[in-house]
Amino acid sequence: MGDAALTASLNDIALRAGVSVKTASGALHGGSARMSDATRQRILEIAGELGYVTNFAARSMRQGWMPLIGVISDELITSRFATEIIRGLDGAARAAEMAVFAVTLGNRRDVTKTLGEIRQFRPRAIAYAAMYHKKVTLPPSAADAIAVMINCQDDAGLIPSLVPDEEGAAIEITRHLLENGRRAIAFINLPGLLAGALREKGFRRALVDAGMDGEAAPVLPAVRQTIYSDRAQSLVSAHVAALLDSSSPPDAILCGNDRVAMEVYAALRRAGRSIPEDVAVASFDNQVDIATRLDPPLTTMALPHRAMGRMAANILLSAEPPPVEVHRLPFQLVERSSV
Amino acid sequence: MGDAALTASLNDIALRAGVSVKTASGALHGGSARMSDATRQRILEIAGELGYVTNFAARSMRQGWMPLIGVISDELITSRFATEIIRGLDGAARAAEMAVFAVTLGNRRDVTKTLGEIRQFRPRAIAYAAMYHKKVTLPPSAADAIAVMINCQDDAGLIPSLVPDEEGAAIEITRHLLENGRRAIAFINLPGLLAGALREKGFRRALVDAGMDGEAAPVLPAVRQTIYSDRAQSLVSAHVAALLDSSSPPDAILCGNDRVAMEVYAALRRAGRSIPEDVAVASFDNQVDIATRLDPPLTTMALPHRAMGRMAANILLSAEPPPVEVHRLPFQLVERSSV
DNA sequence: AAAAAATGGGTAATCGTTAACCCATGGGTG
DNA sequence: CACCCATGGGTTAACGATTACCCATTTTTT
Repeated sequence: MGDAALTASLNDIALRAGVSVKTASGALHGGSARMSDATRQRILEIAGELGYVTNFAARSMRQGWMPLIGVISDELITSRFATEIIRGLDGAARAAEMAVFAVTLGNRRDVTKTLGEIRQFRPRAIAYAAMYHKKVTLPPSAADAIAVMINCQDDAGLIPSLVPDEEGAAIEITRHLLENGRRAIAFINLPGLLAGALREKGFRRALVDAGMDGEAAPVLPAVRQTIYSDRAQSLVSAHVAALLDSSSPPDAILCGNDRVAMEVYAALRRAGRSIPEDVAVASFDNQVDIATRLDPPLTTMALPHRAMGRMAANILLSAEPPPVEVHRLPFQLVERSSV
Repeated sequence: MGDAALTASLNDIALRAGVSVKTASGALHGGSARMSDATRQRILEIAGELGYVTNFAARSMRQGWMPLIGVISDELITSRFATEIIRGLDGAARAAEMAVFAVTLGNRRDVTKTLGEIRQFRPRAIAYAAMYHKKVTLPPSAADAIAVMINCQDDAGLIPSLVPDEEGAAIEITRHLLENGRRAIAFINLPGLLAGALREKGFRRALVDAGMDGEAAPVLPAVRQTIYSDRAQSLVSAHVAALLDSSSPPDAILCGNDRVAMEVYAALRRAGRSIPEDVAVASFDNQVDIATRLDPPLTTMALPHRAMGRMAANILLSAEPPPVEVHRLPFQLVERSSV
């Protein structure tokens, strides 16, 4: 195994180099120690020979913290979304010589307990990340341990939050469809989610801004019951068929996410409609696996997960506690050929 | 922020409880300390009031290691595959009160450097995980620091490895197609990957075992160039069209992964064939997002990522260094309705 | 009743790193 | 010549948890 017992310490190096521990420390970690270049070189060489690896645990005893950013994730850390957030965090943290340490809330969803677990490692700061954009109610004790919320909003309003600008994204993509000459846009939305509600608002707002009747535009749920449950029954096929049969069939369908779009593609194809000639399709997510492999490739609004991660790291690493506010980060329009 | 400076230490608790540090330690961490129940209760209470959180760094100074399992991932740790591995690791590690600490090989792909970074945290053991099943050549220095390879094989043969049983999976799914009465099976495979080569072997072997001509069965590449490059040009449409036009059109198509299957679905639909009546479709991966949303839902072989993670954790946490061998873990057949 | 053992603690060293101080030497300055 | 200070180090005390060892009381055993 790794055999931690074999790793050399500064003391071993100092002994071998005939200097004090402090001098060895200074040479290797650039402390305030002054020494001749010859001494420094010798120490570096010996450290190399001995395979010296800094012991962060020992360092942290003086520093008070480990060079870690802790992240608590409310669902499995391993979801496609959470991972993009981690990527953003990791990139920014790495620049500050920090590592990201992610733990998932256990089955019991006990934030206080999970917070205790992660604090045993003495991270420099802790973030809370949600899998889907939502409001979160944290126990009171969490408010002063968690420095920033990612992809969710603290219900109590005590913690700075980073969330996607759902409404703005809906406005942008709707406008994009309008600019491409589409006039009858239907929206097959994700029901029961905060994101869905905000996007519907933006969708209608963009229509109104274009001088159209915002209330008349159809907004339909993609599934019965909550989404992301395996048992959720898809309504997409039925909706598409009904829309095409109606008196005013749509010339564009906006989808709640790329998987919904995938089903819309299948339904349109069954009905003999071609994309984008007969009906344009656009959605939210930019799930690359799906969006690029659909035929034609899908135009979609990419979620700012990575940007949220990056920004979170900057907030977490800044010396000053950040002002408590809600940052809404913009989506990015990824144009392919379904519009 | 978290304000590590404010967290109470055992000393604070001992002072408040009027006992020695050792007694406080014994009460909280169940050491060998004997004490009355009253004393223990009092200490626990005070620890609660003070919000005591164990300092793993301090503990690790004596123990020699932190309660961490390090994982080096050769691609982004955040890929769909890697995350399933982490899930498996995490579940098993949690049972042993360990945490999983995952770092991604940086852009420079420098294993030695990344190993140094992770060793600064003094993990109990380190695993190396690959995103796709492959052979990996590690620098010599890595061989005694890395205890197990996940989803890849050490080229030098010095480290125990856990890999998916590609050949066995291909045999199983091919047999499944044969048992369902299919006789003309085409395989649109992933070229240039170890997995692809092994699966082709299994595919042909299953045909031979069934008394058919293994060499005659068509095995075609899904893409030109390497797969998983954005620039890879898909050949799926063309292959399907050619197969259907040939003198002996297939009654089943086996796909290299679920995304290939997605394209096969589209091509079959364009050609007016129905699934599974005219042509059965099966694949490898079980990428749930895709497999369950296709119409009809896709029958596919699920990769044993989580099982590899679980088994890796058990190996990493076992006291004895494991024998150096290659474990081939079985896929799982997920029957849906495309066969 | 004396000896042995269990009970309920305390003391102090240790792990590896850092950092606040201290100490020589030697060259330049008043 | 006395003084100052830059150079190139060394000493030692933390940091928090663990643990080997020690010391009193009780309680049990012989």
